[in-house]
Amino acid sequence: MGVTRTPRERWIEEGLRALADGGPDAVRIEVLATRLGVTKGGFYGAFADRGALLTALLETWEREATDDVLEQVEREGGSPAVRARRAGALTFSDDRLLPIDLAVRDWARRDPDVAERLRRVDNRRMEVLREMIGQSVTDPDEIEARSLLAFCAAIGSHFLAADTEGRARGEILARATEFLFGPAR
Amino acid sequence: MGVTRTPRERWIEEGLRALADGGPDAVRIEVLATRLGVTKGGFYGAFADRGALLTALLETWEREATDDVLEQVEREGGSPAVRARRAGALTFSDDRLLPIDLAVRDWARRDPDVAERLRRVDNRRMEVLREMIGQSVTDPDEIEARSLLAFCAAIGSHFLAADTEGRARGEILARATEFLFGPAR
DNA sequence: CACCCTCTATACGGCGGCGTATACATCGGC
DNA sequence: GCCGATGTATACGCCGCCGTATAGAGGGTG
Repeated sequence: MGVTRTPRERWIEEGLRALADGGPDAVRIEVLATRLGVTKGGFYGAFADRGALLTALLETWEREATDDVLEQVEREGGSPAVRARRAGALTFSDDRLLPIDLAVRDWARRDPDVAERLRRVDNRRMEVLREMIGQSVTDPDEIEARSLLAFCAAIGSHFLAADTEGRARGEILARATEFLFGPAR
Repeated sequence: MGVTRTPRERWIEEGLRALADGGPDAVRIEVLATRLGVTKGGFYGAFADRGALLTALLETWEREATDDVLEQVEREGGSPAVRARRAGALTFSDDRLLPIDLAVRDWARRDPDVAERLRRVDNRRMEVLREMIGQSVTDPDEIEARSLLAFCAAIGSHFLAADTEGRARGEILARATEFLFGPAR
């Protein structure tokens, strides 16, 4: 049988790139084909239609953002704090996953299916945060509040354009992290 | 001279609606025209092209989100805390402004001009927050950290899909607000 | 080497959107 | 009541994109 010259994975890979820096509307089959150096001829052998690609993109992202990350984190072990920080680093410092994450978040505001998928992903992440903060805080409401704040900061800071007087955004966020993860006041 | 039956403002109004719930890609001249019960015939009398409309949308949003809000807040007066809370309420509880705000944030990730405009808006908002938090906190770094966290929470919570175990998102956020705006520990 | 199976290029019809041209309606001013 | 300006409807050419049809190229397999 012939060789798969442009298999599903390559369409997905290029699709995720397009999604990351243009949103779902930028995932155009003919554009991806051009970038892959092919025509769209073979696309419809690998996917039923554009919608199927979009679904595959979401599935791939969901797996990479949860299973893959958490598996790696568990493998390396450590205290809840270490694990949470590592999970955060893998998810939000990766310039592959982060832009996709942000694009999906905006997408989710308009598409219930995407929202549902994001909900699953976010719930798993919140669980990691709760576990970490639960180490130094006992009041469940307080755990919940700090976890939510931490998560909002991780996401929100990428949607903010404000300058931080003089200092770098990172420094301020580090200070904020201390504030959130420190012992209960 | 004839009457302006569909003046600039009506295109902008409908455009903002489209922007709010579909992003900039959803701002289609012919779609707006249909919603306004007209054809696109007259559009090009009010705007040079689609780009001009998008710019006008941003200008309108910027004004409403800053000047209009801050003016109203100043007029009603009160302590920095009261003013900040009112500004927040006007901006983020308004189901007209909020969705536009979120759409602009995603847009800004891809368009430098939009990013620059958002930066102006966010800086003005951060200033209000700093002023408020500066009432109970003196360390400038601490002020900055709490302000940034508060802003991230205001924005980020709308991009999060996580459930909050049992309790409502609002309760947790209220608790978080207390945590952020309370006296220095 | 011939066969076949898979992926690919090319061409096509259809749709929706942009921007322009042109003719028509409608209202204010005279 | 006529005139002219302004907004409108309609029609057009163009482009980008989707999804399909069809023929061909190119490696495995016998």
